[in-house]
Amino acid sequence: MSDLLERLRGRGWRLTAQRRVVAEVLDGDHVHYTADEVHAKAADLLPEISRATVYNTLGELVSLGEVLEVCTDGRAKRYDPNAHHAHQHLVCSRCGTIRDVHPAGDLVANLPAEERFGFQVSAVDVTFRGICPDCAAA
Amino acid sequence: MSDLLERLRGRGWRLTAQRRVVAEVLDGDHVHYTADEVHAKAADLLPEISRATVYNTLGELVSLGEVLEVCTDGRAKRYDPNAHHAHQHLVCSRCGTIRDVHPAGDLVANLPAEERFGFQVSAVDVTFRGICPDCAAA
DNA sequence: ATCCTACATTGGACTCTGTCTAAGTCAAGA
DNA sequence: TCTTGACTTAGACAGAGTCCAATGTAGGAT
Repeated sequence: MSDLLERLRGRGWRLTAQRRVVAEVLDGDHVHYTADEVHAKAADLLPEISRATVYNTLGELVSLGEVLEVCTDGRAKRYDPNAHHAHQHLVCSRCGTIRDVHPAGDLVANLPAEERFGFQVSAVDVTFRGICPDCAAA
Repeated sequence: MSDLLERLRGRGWRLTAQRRVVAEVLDGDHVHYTADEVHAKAADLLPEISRATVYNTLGELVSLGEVLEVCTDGRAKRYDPNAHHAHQHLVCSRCGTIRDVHPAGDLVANLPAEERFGFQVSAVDVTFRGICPDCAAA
């Protein structure tokens, strides 16, 4: 993630403390924070950061293809920094925990031509749902 | 859909004009209205119906497994009355049109055991994305 | 047929997410 | 170091959804 900032600077991004902090919060695997969670964690590092800036920065990272938006439950969107490795999501129906997963095969190919209604199909989002080990034990 | 009301009455549902109207609005194939769209259409048939009742009724239909909630874009949830026929969704990235589709094969089986993190996986939601014929032509 | 009462409905206030704007601030090139 | 346009800020606003107290009514009991 540290070279993310360099990459973005190469694309004309002005490098501010706020953007640095947001990028830092999003670093890691299986990270899927909501915008407000990102804001809370960013504010631990940079107390004056505003909600608007977090939303702006997340939106820019999404436009630039560095971060994915995921929406697994109809509530707040979550931001997934793992955009450069194609993956899908596995969600616990009870506690909402999200894991990145890698299904086998070509998922788009699962949709037969006669089920495409003339669409040019270019992507597929998959959400596997189940109960995580912690919730199953409880 | 007409026997839906009878089925629900058998489960102790009180049959009110409001619930009848909501069920009527949701009748049909490839129906994926937002709660506010359901409210608008219901209000054409029963002008006094309130938003709260529409939300309550939709929530009950979802709990009873008669209607599915689908969330394809992080905006308003949509309600899909086709809950008794397993299916997935194909969404136009430009105009948002949604079609019900039926992918081939067992989609849950695409997730290898070593990618399940100990979850008991029970369901999978798939959203195919692409450009619909109308948007491609325009 | 009417009465009762628990269940349903209503409108409005409220919460949560997210967007917008006008004014102030600052990164980085000159 | 100066300048300037891009960035940040606080707060107002908007959209989606929930909650609540007051009112209405479906349908079983009489």
